[in-house]
Amino acid sequence: MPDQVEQWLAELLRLNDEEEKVTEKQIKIVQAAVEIFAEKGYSATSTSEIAQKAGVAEGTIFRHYKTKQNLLIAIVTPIMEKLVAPFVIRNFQEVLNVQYEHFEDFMRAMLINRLAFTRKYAPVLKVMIHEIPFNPDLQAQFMEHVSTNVVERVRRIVVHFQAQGQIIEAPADSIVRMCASTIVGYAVTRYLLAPERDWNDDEEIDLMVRFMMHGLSLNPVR
Amino acid sequence: MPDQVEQWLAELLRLNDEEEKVTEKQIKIVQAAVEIFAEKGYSATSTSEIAQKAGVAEGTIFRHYKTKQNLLIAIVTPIMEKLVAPFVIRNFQEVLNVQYEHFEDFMRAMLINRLAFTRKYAPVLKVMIHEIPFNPDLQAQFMEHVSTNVVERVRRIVVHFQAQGQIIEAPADSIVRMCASTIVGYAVTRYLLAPERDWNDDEEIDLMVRFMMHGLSLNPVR
Amino acid sequence: MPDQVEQWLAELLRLNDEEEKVTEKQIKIVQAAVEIFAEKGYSATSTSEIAQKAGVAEGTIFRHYKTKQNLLIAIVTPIMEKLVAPFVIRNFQEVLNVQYEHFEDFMRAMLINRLAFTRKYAPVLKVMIHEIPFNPDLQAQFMEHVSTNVVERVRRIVVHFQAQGQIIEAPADSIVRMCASTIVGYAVTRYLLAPERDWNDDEEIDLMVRFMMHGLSLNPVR
Amino acid sequence: MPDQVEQWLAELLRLNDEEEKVTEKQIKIVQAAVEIFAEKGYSATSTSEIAQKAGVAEGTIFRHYKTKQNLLIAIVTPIMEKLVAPFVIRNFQEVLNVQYEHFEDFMRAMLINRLAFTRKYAPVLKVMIHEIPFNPDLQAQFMEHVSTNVVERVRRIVVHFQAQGQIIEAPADSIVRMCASTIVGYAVTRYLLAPERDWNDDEEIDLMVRFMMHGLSLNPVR
DNA sequence: TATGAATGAGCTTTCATTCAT
DNA sequence: GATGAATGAAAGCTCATTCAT
Repeated sequence: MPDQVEQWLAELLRLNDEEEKVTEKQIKIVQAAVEIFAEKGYSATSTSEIAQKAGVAEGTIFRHYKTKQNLLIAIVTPIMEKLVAPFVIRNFQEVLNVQYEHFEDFMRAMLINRLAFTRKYAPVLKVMIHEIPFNPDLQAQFMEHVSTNVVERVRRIVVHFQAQGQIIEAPADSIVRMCASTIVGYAVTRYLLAPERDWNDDEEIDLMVRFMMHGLSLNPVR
Repeated sequence: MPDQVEQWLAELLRLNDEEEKVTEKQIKIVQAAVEIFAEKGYSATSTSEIAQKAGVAEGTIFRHYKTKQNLLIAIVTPIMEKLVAPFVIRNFQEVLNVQYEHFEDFMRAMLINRLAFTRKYAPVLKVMIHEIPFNPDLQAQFMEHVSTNVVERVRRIVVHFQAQGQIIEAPADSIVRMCASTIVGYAVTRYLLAPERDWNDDEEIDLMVRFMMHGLSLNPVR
Repeated sequence: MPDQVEQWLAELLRLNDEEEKVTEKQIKIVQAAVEIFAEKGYSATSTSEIAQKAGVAEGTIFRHYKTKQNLLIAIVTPIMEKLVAPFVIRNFQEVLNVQYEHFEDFMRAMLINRLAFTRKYAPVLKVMIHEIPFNPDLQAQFMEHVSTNVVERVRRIVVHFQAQGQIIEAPADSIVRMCASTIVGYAVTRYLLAPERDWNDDEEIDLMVRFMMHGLSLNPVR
Repeated sequence: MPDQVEQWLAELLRLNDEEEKVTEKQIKIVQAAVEIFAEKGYSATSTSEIAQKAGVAEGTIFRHYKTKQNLLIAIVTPIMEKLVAPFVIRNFQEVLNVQYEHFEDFMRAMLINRLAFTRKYAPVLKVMIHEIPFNPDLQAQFMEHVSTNVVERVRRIVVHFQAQGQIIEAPADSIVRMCASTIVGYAVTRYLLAPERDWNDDEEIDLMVRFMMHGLSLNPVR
C-alpha cells in the first residue's frame, strides 16, 4: 500500500500542474537544455548549442528565461520540489505510523517510490548533483528543501522506530545517512554510472532492504 | 596492523616521488587551480583567474601545461593513482588473506585508510567527482583504474569471504556497491557536504563497520 | 505687440492641427519616447523600453512608425517646424518693418517668444540638439529649415537695421551668430543645464537685450 | 603677453606628459575611437568598428580599457583637464591682475587661447558635449572641473573688474554666461557646424571682443 | 488595431592560447 | 623560463523588426 503516499502527493501536485502556460518552444528549450547540461555540464554548454538543438532562435531562450542561469533554475526547481514532495506532505508522520507498522515497510516503500522517481528524472537529477555545489541559488534551494524538509522528517521517523525498539540506538543522523547512502548509491550506479548494465531491480531492492534492516537490527552478529 | 598496507604502498609511491622536477611556480599554479576548480568548477574557471591567484603570468601556465584541460589532467591523474594504489599492490589478495582473517578487519582497515586519504585530498577528489562524467580522458582513466583494478579486486575479496561463509551469498557486485556506498556516503558528507559539523570519526567508523557487518551477516533478523 | 507674430503664426499652425488622427496609444508612445530619448539619448534607448513606459506592446510602435528612426523623425519634425515658424511667415520682413521700428523691439520680441517656445518643448529640443549631428535626415531638415529660412531672413533684418544706422557695420552673419549665441546660451543654461536654479527671467531678458544692443551699438566705448 | 598663461600652464602639463606608458596600439585605438565617436556618437559606435579602424583585434580594446565606457572616459578625462587647466593654475587671480589691466585684455587672451584649444581638440570636444548629458561619470567630472574650477574663478574675475568700474553692475553669473555663450557659440559654429566656411578668425575675434566690451560697458547707448 | 512570441544579426565582453621579448 | 600584450573565436545577451493571431 505504499502507493498511498502517491495519493496524498497527488493533491499537492495538482497545484503544480496548473502552472503558467508554457509555449511549445519553451518545452523544446528545456528538453534540449537538460540533455546537453546532463551530457557536458552546465558551464560547458553554450546557449547557441541549446538553441540549435531545440530548433529555436537563440533570442527565444532569453525572451523566456532572461539568463542562462535562470534557465538552469527553471529546470531544476520543479524537480527539486517533486523530489522532496513525498516528505513534505502535511500529515507525513501520522500517515507513516498508520501505513507502516515496521521500519522495513517504510524503507521499502520509500526505496521503490524514489527509485521510480530517479528513473524518470535521471538527467535532471544528474544536472542537479553537479550544479548544486557551484550555484548559490541552487544551494539555498537544496538546503531549504532537503535539509529542512526531508532530513529532519526522516530523522523523526528513525527516532520513532528506535523508540519502538525496531532499530539500534545510534545517532539518528548517522542512520539516516547510511540508509540514504545505500539508496543513493544504488540510484547513481543504476541510472547514471552503468544504466546499460543488466539490472534486476526487484532483487537489488530486496537485497538493499535486507542490508539496511540487518545493518540496523539489534541482534548481535554470530 | 593495517598500516602494513601503507608499507607495500610505499614502494609504489617511490616511483611517483621521482617525478620530473616541478618548479615552484608549477606548485603555485596547481594549488591555485585546485582551489578554484573545487570552488567554481573546471569550466567556470578561467586561466587568467588561476594565473592571478597563483601569482604568475598567464603564459606560464601554458608553458608548463600546454592547455587548460592538460592542467586538469595533470592535477587529477596522480591523485587517481594514489586513490587506487592500496588495491593495485601486486600481491593484493595474498596480503589480505594473511593480514585480515575476518572481513570485518579488512573493511575497517580500508575504511580508515581511505578516509584519511579523502581528508587529505578532498578538494582534488571533489574536482574529480565533478569532471569525470564530462571529460572523456578522465573517464578512461577512471574506468581503467577504478573499474579494472579496484572493483574487480575487491569483488574477488568478497567472493573469498563468501566462500568462507563470513558473509551472505548475494551478487558480489551488489555487496561491493553497498559497502562502497556506505563509505563514500560518509566521505562525501564528512568532507564535502558538511565538513564544519562536529564529527566523531571513531564512533562513525565503528557504526559503519557494524552496519556493514550486520548488513551482510548470515543471521536471520528477529 | 509681439503676440502679433503669434497671430500670423496661427494660420500656419492650423494646417498642422489638421494632422492625421493620432490614437491615444500614439500619444503615449511619443511621450514615452521623448522622455527616454531626452534622458539617455536616442541610440541608448531601446524600443522595448519605450513600449514598456508607454504601456503598449512593442509591435504597436512599429505598426505606427515602421522603424525606430521614423519615430524619432515623427517627434522632431513638427517641433522643428514650429521652431522656425515665426520666421517662415510669408510677409515676414514687411511685418517686422511695421511692427518693430527699432532693432531692440525686434530682439526683445523674438527673445521672449522663442524662450517661451523653448520652455514648452525643452525635452524635444534637447533630443534635436543631440541627434541632428548624427542623423542625416534630421541634418537635411535642419539645414533647410534653419539655414535657409531663419538665418537668411534674420540676415536681411540685420542688414535692414544696419542700413538705418541702428547697429554697427560688421558681417551680418557674425551679428546673427552673436545674437543667436546669446539667446541660445541662455535657453540652454536656463532649461537644460540648470533648470532647477532660481531664475529671474525678466531681469535676464532685459540684461541680454541691453548686452546685445550695447554690443552692436555704433558708440565708441569709454 | 597672454601666452604667459600658457607658461604657467606648462608646469602643470609636464606632470601629465609623464603619463603611464601607452602602447602604439592604444594610441591607434583612441584615435579610431575619437574619430568614430565624433562621427556617429558613442552609443551608435560598435567596438568592432573601432577595432577594425584601429587595425587591432577587438580583444585588444578590452585588454586595455576593460569596458567600452571606460574607453570613453579614458579619452575624455585628459581633455577635460586640459580644457580647464588655464583656470586651475594656482595663483590664477593674481596672475590676471598683474597681466591684464583691462577686462578687454583678459577676454581677448582667453578667447584666443581657448579657441586654439578648441581647434586642436575639436573632435574630442564634440564627443564631450554629446556624452556628458547622458553619462553620470562624465557629468560628475564636468561638474567638478568646470563648475567648481572655471565658473567660480571667472566669476571672481568679473566681480574684480566690476569693482574697478570697468564693466556694468549685473549678476556676475549672467555676465559669465553671456561671454561664454559668445565664445562657445563661435567655437561651435567655427569648428563643428561650419568648419568648411571661409573664416577670418582675427576679424571675428576683434568683433567678439568689441561686442562683449560694448555689451558690458557702462555707457548709455545712443 | 493591437499584441507579444519569435527572430537572427549584432552587441559587448571573455576566453584559451600564442609569441616576441 | 617567464612574461603579458595580442589575438580572434565564441560566449551570453540585446535589439529592432516581423508576423500570426
